Amino acid sequence: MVQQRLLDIAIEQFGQHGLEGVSTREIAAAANTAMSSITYHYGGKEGLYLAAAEEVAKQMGGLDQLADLECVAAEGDPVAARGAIAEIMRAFLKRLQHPQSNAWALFIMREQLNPTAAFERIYAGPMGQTGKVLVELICVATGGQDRQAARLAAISLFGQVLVMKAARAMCRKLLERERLSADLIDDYAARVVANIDAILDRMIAERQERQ
Amino acid sequence: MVQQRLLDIAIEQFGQHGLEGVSTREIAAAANTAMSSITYHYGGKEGLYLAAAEEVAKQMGGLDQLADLECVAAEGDPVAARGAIAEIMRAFLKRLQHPQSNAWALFIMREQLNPTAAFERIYAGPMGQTGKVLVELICVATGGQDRQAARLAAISLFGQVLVMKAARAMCRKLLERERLSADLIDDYAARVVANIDAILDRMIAERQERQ
DNA sequence: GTCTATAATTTGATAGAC
DNA sequence: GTCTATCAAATTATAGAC
Repeated sequence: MVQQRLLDIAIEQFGQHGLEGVSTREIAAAANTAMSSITYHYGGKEGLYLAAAEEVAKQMGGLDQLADLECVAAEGDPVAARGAIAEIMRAFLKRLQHPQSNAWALFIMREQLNPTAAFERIYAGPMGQTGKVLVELICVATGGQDRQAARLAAISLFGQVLVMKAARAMCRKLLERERLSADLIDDYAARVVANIDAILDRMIAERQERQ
Repeated sequence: MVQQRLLDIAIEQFGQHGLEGVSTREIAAAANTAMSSITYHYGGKEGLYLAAAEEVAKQMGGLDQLADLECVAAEGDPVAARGAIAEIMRAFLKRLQHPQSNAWALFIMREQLNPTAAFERIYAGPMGQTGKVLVELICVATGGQDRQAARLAAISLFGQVLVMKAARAMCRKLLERERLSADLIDDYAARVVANIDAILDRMIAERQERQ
């Protein structure tokens, strides 16, 4: 299918070089079709970019277990919620390791730094959903936390995973590794999970102090 | 000075749109000079880009207290080291808030995701230095940690600060704020500092368990 | 050193054959 | 639906006046 080929290449190319960094000719050539196909199927360069954003949101596909995790949050069991949080983070970290993720990670990062209409379409998908579930889970795990405090905590957790992608080049340098091996990522995941445990404990202690 | 004006605008423009997203004409026009000045002073577009990278490294300027913090690491006082870590993180978070930071944050992020020769020049500066000092401080604060473990921890700490810039659009959405006010950032800084405390305590406990 | 003028390419869009 | 041909605009680089 020409349309799908165009989309896949668009995500890769737009992610790597941004909207203005790639020519429609290059994308079309890489997809083995004529440039005018883009005009025909997507109305033009901009249309292809927005379509690529929606495809990214779809490909991210949320953490597959998202539905399950929402159930855990609803149940209100602190221990289960804590496990679910760790699971989300682990899954996210793993997903960021997948080579395919490079394409849309770059795409998303670009939109984060300089949002266009495309960001709305991405956030509307699993990305936004997962964030909200994470906040719920933190509330449950810490026993009825103030909503805004839970959000701030969620961000601090998310950052620990994000950094492996967003500051990848720096991580490689600091760890003195040419490539970030699966073993190394496992070690890091263990660190993050331990951190989460420590942070949640601290939040519970903070809450008890305030009473 | 035409050269300095060109550099400032280059950082801003290249950061926002990437190497291929800006024309030398635009940069020259914004700097109130002719496009050919770029060829004359920097040999071409690429030369200007590399020069901009070096200027970014210079402007980041490291955390001003870097020298002091190295002393703390050398002294080997765990409590002082812990305070120094918190101070670095606070300073970094504050720096990321400064509007001027937008220009080079975008520039760096772009290089992280897709490193070119420019990244080497940036990392060689205060960025790499600060990372190494942070690792040292963690070793001291936790009492002679295994080096690689300290590096992983340093990354997890750094991520908590980075996220406010790298996933800024998402943070705004999740926190339901149009703009991230100074108060909100202060709240977040408090969260991060508390997290650091909890994480370092946990690392010390882990170490004692292993013995 | 800074400018103008111009050359050589490249780009996004469109018209029209099939 | 997919292609070729072509356009008008924009881009980098360079030559040369001052």
